[in-house]
Amino acid sequence: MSRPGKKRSRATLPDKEGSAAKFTKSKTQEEEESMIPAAKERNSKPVGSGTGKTTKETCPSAQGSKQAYSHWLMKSEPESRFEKGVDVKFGIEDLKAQPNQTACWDGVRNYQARNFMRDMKVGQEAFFYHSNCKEPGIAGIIKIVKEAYPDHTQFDKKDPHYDSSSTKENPKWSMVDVQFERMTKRFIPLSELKAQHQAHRASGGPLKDMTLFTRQRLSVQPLTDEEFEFVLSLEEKPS
DNA sequence: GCCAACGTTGGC
DNA sequence: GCCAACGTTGGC
Repeated sequence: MSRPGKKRSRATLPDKEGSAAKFTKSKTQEEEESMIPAAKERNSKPVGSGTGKTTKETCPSAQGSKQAYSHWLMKSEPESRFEKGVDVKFGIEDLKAQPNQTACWDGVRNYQARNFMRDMKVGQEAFFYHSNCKEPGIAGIIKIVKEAYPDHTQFDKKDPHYDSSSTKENPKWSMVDVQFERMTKRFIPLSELKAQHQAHRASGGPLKDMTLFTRQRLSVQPLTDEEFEFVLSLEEKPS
């Protein structure tokens, strides 16, 4: 999925136009596209710690303010893989090597994942998850340093994620900028998260509804505060 | 490399 | 609007 940007010649540095977070949205189309009916089954505990909040859930269709999440998990591939001739490898070490240890998270081409990126706020933290590799799992923590703005790779014909259906006037895809914060104290493998998830399904523990398992293919996903804290607590355990 | 899960597309 | 075919994700 995403190929967080490496190459940006200019986009790299945090931008220039302030927070361009939302381009004009013409109401009619735009966020909508979540087309995934189930978007809300995780009813239980959201909470946003941060701010906002409000709105309880369920607003029928239109937009609805959903619950505010404040923690995320973002997947990226740490091993080389070529897509249309371009290596999409981008592990946490690649992020650390960027100027200012910051990169734009480009290449996301799934509406639900995109919409979650549009909900991200500066300062929020996310787990950097290594996918499609020898040892999948959580490698570190990153933070959002720039809110959603148009993903330039959608307009680049040579980019593996070029989208001929998108226009500059009404860009379809967004990205955020993220900065390396730290490695987790130890690598937290998927196998361990899965074992916890399974145990919690039986016991009602904090990972019982973790999106990593309930929507396995989603590359950008929210975590409740409780999920985030629990995963962090695993750092302290001897593996 | 296999293949299950699941999102997207397009015919009707 | 339904749904089968198809394509992609990503663990194993």
